[in-house]
Amino acid sequence: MPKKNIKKSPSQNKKAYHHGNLREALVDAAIDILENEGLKALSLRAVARRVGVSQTAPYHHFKDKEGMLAAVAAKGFMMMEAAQNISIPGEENTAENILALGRGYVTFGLKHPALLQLMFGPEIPDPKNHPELMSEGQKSFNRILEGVTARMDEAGITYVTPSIVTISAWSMVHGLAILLIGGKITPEGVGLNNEEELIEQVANVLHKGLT
Amino acid sequence: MPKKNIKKSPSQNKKAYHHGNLREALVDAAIDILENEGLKALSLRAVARRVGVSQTAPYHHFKDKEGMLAAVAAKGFMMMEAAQNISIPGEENTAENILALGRGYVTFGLKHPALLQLMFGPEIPDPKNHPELMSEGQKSFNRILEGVTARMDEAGITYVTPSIVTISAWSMVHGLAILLIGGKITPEGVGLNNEEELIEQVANVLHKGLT
DNA sequence: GATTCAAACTTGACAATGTAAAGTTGCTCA
DNA sequence: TGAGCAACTTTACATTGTCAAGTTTGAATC
Repeated sequence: MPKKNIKKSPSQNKKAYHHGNLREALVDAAIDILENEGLKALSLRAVARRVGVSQTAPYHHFKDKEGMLAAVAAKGFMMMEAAQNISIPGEENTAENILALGRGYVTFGLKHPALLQLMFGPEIPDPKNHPELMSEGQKSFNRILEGVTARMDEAGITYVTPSIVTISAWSMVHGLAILLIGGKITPEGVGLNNEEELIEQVANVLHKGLT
Repeated sequence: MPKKNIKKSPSQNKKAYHHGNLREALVDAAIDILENEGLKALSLRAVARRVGVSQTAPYHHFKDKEGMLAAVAAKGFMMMEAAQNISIPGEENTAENILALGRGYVTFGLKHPALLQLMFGPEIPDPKNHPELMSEGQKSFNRILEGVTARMDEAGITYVTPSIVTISAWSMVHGLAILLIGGKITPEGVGLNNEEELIEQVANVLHKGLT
């Protein structure tokens, strides 16, 4: 066995798996493939290949392909949160806060279309089987709920509960993102020049409802 | 060739393919599989098997699997239109008309979750490649636009264009359907007993915005 | 330090899938 | 009648998800 003595120190070895970071590396590689080559190219084997492990290595970190997709979706929620935190620079205006959240949501969707679709799509038929994914989704809801509640208190709106308004708002921004991604609507189709203008106009409708 | 004389009249023969109905039969079978066994089970071969033709027969009617899925999605739009026509029995109240349209949309989504997800999901990465699908989506938009325009005229709303309101409304009902289907929100989660109640409450928010 | 043992990973295999290539069947019209 | 074209079949192959059976390795125990 001549190769035996080629010893790699684990610290030098870029791929120091075996304890620790393979799972994360797989998820990152999966997102990369998803965003650059599309859902069809996102196979377990392609992910393993990209990371440089055997085709069955992922099975030690995910139950099956769906398990991996769920992990990817969960990471998608985290990425969205991170993106939204950037877009709310400690504002105090509650109405503006909500609108910024909504804009951030749609903008994120346009920047990561395949990821957003995966997060809500049929590739993960029953999210209840994936606790991490569920809890990230819940966090997303709560983030919106917080802003909406503050705004409703401030504006003295009582004809509906904050939960209902939150659902309405989330529905709207999510729907808008998906319709744009899917090409069902376009800015040009309604006489606008770009997505930002469209987002702004729809945000106005939402805003009007919160006044 | 002994079988030769077993002559089947095309009209009697249930499977009188060879001119005519194979394409439609394939789409129907695909929807059946999609709704009863899920997206994962929806393979070209499974569809062909169910219809009783060879595995490559579908290629004479669809460019590839994506082509077939696009046809399924297009049919989904048609089914939705049919379902909505039922739910609007010649009403004259324009506001109620729109709400009925919205209710119909969400209800359809809950009845056909996998189909709705396919219609907007990443399995058809670029709908522009599928004219039939695009045109059905356009019809869907126009149907909402019609109702919204009438309502806005009636209510004298001018601070936004009907197109923007249509997009907002479509976004909202679509988002709501998808969030419900994906289990991201539940009626119980906001203290309601069933989907209908939730739909009604969200419809109220929408209605308020159109007053 | 040697031993042991579970966790992390690999090798090899198999059935199912999407799809290309080449052939066959059978309407339809000249 | 027969010629041609569209509808379908057969065969084949690379790729995929996943299972079963190893092998490696890092750390805990003696």
